[in-house]
Amino acid sequence: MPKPVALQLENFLPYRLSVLTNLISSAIAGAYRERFGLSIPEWRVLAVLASSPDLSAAEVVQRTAMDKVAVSRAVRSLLNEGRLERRMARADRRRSVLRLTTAGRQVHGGVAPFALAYERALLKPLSREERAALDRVLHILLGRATQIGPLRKR
Amino acid sequence: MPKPVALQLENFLPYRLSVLTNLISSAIAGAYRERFGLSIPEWRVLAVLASSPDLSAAEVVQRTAMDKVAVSRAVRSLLNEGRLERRMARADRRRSVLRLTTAGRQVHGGVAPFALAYERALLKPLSREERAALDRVLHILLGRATQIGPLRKR
DNA sequence: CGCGATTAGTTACAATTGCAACTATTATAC
DNA sequence: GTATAATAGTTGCAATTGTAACTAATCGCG
Repeated sequence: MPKPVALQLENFLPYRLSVLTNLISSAIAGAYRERFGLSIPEWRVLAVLASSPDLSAAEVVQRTAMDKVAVSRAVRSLLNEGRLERRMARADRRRSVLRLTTAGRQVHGGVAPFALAYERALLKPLSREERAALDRVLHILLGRATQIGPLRKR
Repeated sequence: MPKPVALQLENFLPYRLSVLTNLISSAIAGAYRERFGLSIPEWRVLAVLASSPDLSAAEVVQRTAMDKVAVSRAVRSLLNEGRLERRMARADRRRSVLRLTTAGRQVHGGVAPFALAYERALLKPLSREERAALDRVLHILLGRATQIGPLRKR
């Protein structure tokens, strides 16, 4: 007897992940925007550059898994707002060298505690073991999803 | 000595979830669109109505956590494509009663195996225990994120 | 060298989305 | 019973986003 294809949306992992992520992202995005006028892409660029200064836009793309257009736009507005400065690499004049300004570091310093507080609040009901499991599983799934890639034909 | 606010994007849960979800969603969305011309909202509406016929659009919204505009648009295109039929409730003529057509059930029957296969492929490297942990943790986080809601002021 | 291929980054445009305002209908309060 | 509020669903418009094409610079191999 062939197993009926029981697809229950509520149990379907991609769906559950999507709902959860949307909830979290919009909660956080609201806070960033309201308090600092930051979009999520801007916040991400700010965050990588805070811990790794002097990256090029392409390196930011690598580290954040963002689209390069998204990075380009985020960089432009951060520049406009004086939160970022850009120089061009001497050796390769295509390559930019991005660095937070003092204002940029201040914004990062202001946002980071909120980000971490949100994360802490989220993780609060989880035991130490559950957190470890989550960490491990996310790591595996990320690798796996990258590997599988766009669902192959047939 | 005050702990420095170490915010590493790579370890930040909301960020990791977002990257993972985007990877998964675009892989799946590509397959749905390519094979059946379905967008993700359309697929979701199809999926709930497959297991729970005769819902109103508002009930679909509740069950899927989708935006009501998204549902409205998905319903419209599914109607246009003849995959869905809509009647109005006798008692309350605002309320629609949605049901898959035969064509709709066929599409669902065609997509579901792919969806489940993707999920299986994704979960493959996880042990039974890890899957159980993931399930439990997602459930907790979902409740928690709902509860926390939009990051409250101050 | 020199010319095609690559890489960095931007721009233009189309598709998606999200919010707010709107219509239609039903429920509630007086 | 009428007016006010609430609910279902749609539509219009503006903002976001994604794709592809483009410019500029460097690389690589003859």
